[in-house]
Amino acid sequence: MDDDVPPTASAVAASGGAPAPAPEPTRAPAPATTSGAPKRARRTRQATVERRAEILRAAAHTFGTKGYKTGSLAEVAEQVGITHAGVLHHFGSKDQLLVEVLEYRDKEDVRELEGQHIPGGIELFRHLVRTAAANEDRPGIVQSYSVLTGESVTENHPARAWVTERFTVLRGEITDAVETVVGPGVEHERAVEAASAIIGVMDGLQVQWLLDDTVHLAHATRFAIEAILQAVCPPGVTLPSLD
Amino acid sequence: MDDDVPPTASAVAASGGAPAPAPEPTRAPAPATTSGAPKRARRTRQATVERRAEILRAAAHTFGTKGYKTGSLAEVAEQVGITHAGVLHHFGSKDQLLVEVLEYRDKEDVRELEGQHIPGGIELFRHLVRTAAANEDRPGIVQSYSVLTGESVTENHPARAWVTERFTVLRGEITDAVETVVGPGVEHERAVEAASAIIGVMDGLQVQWLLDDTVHLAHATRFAIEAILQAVCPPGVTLPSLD
DNA sequence: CACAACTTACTGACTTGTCAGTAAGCCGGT
DNA sequence: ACCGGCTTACTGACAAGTCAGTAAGTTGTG
Repeated sequence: MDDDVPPTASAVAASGGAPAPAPEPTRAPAPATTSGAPKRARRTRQATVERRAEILRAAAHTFGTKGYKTGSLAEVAEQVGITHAGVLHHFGSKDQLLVEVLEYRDKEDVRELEGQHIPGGIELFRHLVRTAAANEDRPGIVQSYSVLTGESVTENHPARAWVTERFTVLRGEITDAVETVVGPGVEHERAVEAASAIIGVMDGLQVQWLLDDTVHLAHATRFAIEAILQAVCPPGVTLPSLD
Repeated sequence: MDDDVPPTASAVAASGGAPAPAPEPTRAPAPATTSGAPKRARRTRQATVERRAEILRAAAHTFGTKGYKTGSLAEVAEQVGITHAGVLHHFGSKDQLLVEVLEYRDKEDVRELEGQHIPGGIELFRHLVRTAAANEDRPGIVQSYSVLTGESVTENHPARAWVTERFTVLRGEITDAVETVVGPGVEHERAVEAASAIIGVMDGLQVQWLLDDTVHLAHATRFAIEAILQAVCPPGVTLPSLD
């Protein structure tokens, strides 16, 4: 009722986000019949994958607003007009559902960015700032990301591995971009610190903004990224603008 | 079993944290008998306030590791050797228990800082860096802070108001310190942005560090704070060192 | 004694997950 | 073109557990 079902939540990924369902040619992507079992592997039907995607979007919404632990299968099911047992039919368990929600989002993120090559160097930082600006119009996505991230540090949380991996990848990409932008004068260790700080400040500002919208998400993010890049910049080098 | 029961969780407050129970003179702080009811207010007995404090520490531990929603009253009760109904006898409801946990921590924070005046100006930033360093030795506290903060952005969370207020106060204090340090050359708006960014980066780095200890919490925090302060510094002014 | 600090016992709401049964659709053979 | 055999997509009922909260009774202590 409030905000749309989010297609993505990553700190980097996605700008505008057309929620178009992506029609795909016809039928199913012809799954590789896993060698060994000679049974006809006629699994995935078109209607099924669409139904599952519906459920995944509903689950993303519920887990995003209520959190994983608090969001119930019944609530997810209701959104797509089935019972909680129907959801379990498709995903087996609640944990598995969460894992597939996360994977689904990753795939969506990739789809949105395809064509437009993954930005590197200064373009990455511009992308980050644009993302922060875009996020000011979709609190639902930001909330979902913040809630899941916060929850993931509890004991044995099913999203923990996913979040950890995501941070690792992100730090790697941003570290590369830092080294590209400021040249070979930086110690690797400092570039990693800068990358961690940039991710940290983005996430931390999101939480503050969610709780109190006097915080200027986009402005503060831009300011902080610029400050951090400036700090790793050797005296001679001048940074390109982030616009 | 794993880590000690945390006395505090704020991003600013507390350095070492002696878990000493603080004996206090004798009896109770003589509660202001709210004018009107002439009942003898012999409520608080010494043993009782200590028992409650025990429960509050246990609850802080449970909510910190499992989160508020997932942590149960039974688990809290078990830690102090009573049943969950015994806990409810003291606090009335789970929500109320959480609120009192939060208040208890605030009081503890204040107690620890009393005598040593609340730092302002450059001393505040030194305090923040020292806190980050100290936090590397107490993941329990950091986790508890991160979990509760993340959870608080969900719908109708009982800690939401508290977390929001805390951020507001913190931003105010840090903004003042920024203005003190870099002089009158800064626009107020920029100082607020810097304050938000500093809080954000501290919180964000904590989460990354909890999930992956290759992140250097103290170093990265120090680096980021320095970078942000440098960025709001007018060309002429030179910052004092953060050591 | 009176009251605080419990315990025991229980309720009702909600959880995830299992299971059997049903309706609908596809699929190959004739 | 229809039929038997099969899979998928559910529903509804239920199991088994956890949870917060309540009510009534017990114990110990100032």
